[in-house]
Amino acid sequence: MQHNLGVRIAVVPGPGGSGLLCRLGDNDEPAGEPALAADLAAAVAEHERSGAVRWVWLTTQSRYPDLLRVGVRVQRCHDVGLTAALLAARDGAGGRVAQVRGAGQPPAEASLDGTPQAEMRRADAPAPSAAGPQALASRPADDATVGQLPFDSDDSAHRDPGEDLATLIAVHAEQQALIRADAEPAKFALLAAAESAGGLVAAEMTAAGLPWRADVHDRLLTQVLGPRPPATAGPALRPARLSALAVQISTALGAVRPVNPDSPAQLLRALAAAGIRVASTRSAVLRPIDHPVIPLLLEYKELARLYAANGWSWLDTWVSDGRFRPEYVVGGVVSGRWASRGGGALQIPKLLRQAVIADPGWTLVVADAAQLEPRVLAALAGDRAFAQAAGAGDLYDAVAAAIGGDRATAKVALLSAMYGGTGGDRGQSLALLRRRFPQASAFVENAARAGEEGRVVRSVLGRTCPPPSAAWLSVTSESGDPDQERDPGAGAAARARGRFTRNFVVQASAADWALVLLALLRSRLTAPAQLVFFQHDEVIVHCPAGQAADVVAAISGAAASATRLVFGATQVSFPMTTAVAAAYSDAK
DNA sequence: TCAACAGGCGCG
DNA sequence: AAAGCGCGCCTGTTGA
Repeated sequence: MQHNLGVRIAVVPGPGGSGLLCRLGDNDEPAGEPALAADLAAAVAEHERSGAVRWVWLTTQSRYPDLLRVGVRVQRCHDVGLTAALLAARDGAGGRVAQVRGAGQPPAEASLDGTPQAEMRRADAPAPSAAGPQALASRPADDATVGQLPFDSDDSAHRDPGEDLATLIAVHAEQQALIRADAEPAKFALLAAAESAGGLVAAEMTAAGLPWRADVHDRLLTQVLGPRPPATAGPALRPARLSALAVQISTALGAVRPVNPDSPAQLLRALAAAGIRVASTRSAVLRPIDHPVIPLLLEYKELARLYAANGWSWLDTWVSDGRFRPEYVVGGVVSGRWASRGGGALQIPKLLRQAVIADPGWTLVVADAAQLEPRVLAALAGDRAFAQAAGAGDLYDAVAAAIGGDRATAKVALLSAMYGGTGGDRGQSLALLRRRFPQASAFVENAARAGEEGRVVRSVLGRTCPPPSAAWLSVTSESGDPDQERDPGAGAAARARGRFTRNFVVQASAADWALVLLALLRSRLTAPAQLVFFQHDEVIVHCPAGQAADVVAAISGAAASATRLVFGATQVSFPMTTAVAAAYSDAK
């Protein structure tokens, strides 16, 4: 995280595993001639051994996996692609970043793919609808484009590493200038450094994989679904428990023909025929209904979901050699949260956490930030009373005491304030919250108003939310013609964007904090301890059992440092709930 | 036959 | 648990 520590070296791949390296000076210009390395991975490893280096490269996603494959890890990097996405979100599609790099393409990729002129022209062409700042931010590293810059491909013969390097260095220098031009340059620089470190963590976690016991998973599936159905040529057979439930459901509904519970339309008709009139077949809608078919349906839905989303075919596809290896998409969510590709890595059902088991002699250290989002709001808003409530112990208890209600009421009121809840009977507790915590309330209300008015908002470290879409502007705009009625959807659209920006300032700032924590933790872990999972506000480290105490200390230390780096001096505490256990499911 | 969409539900 | 924000990805349906 010390982004001003050590030397910076720009690096591009050349043919046959070679590479071109060039040290950068304090002015971001080349400090000397580029050096050709016949074995790039070996050169990188050598530099890592001899001191602190920050690698400046196109994207970690395209450069790092090859290094990891040959056992080379790096400490620090500046990821030009991820940084470009941060800048593009800040400056908009028409900003300088997009002009330099071409709208609709991951900027850095576009300018380094050998046709900078063409890409600059493309910036002037109308951007496709999916190519706005949101698309840039959510797709920081496009596969198709990254694919044009492999370490060693047929195409590499036609590339000119010297040109690539010059372009990389120029783009990096411009990024540094744009970071310095931010209203809060130190914070934005921290964000870029943390995002880049996140890229390293993501690649390392994919390489390491999450320990996953296929035998335990299979046993769980068999217990609740029955044995795995045999593969057939035709449509897949349902497992025994599911087909039994399907028959019982049809019977309980008095249907003459079998009802397929997987078809909401069919099910809706069959329910209506049995006298159950519902707006949808969602579990939450069905649950309160008193009818013999309802428990059957609820069980079917739960098991069918398990079978479809994380059944045996998931196991076949995503787990090998005792590891689940999803691909993480750093910055994949506009708020800065990660997304994932393949296997639904961030939606692992709680039931299956029993299959996440440390290797023999090893253990898992599972840590999550307790009540992260309200604590983030407390730190953001600078609200003394709220910060005091978030200073120690259970935040919801403290808020309940302050507004004179019970914990559950306090929790709902607080979540409503942060997320813009509309329904229900919460007016009174919300009013109390406003009275007791005026600055915290004003903070989220201001964010909501900004959104309703079509403005953008930023996280604590400066991640910027997407601007309103053309459709939103069209719906909410005043026509100018007094006879013309305002679009009836205008109010709803404005309020929806208000809820989005209200949530964004909190969720994105929480993501900032978590990302900094992750980066700090990574640098504090000593081999062979390895981060193997990160899910918004939760981390898992896989380490030898004897190392667990050190890892626990590293986590709490990283959390304290992250708080200081992101929020400065604050009364708000960010406690981690940490557990050491063989199985993920045993960490509570 | 395939892509896009809708409904639904898992996670934080 | 409630509520609302953010995602990925399954099956069924529809329409080209």
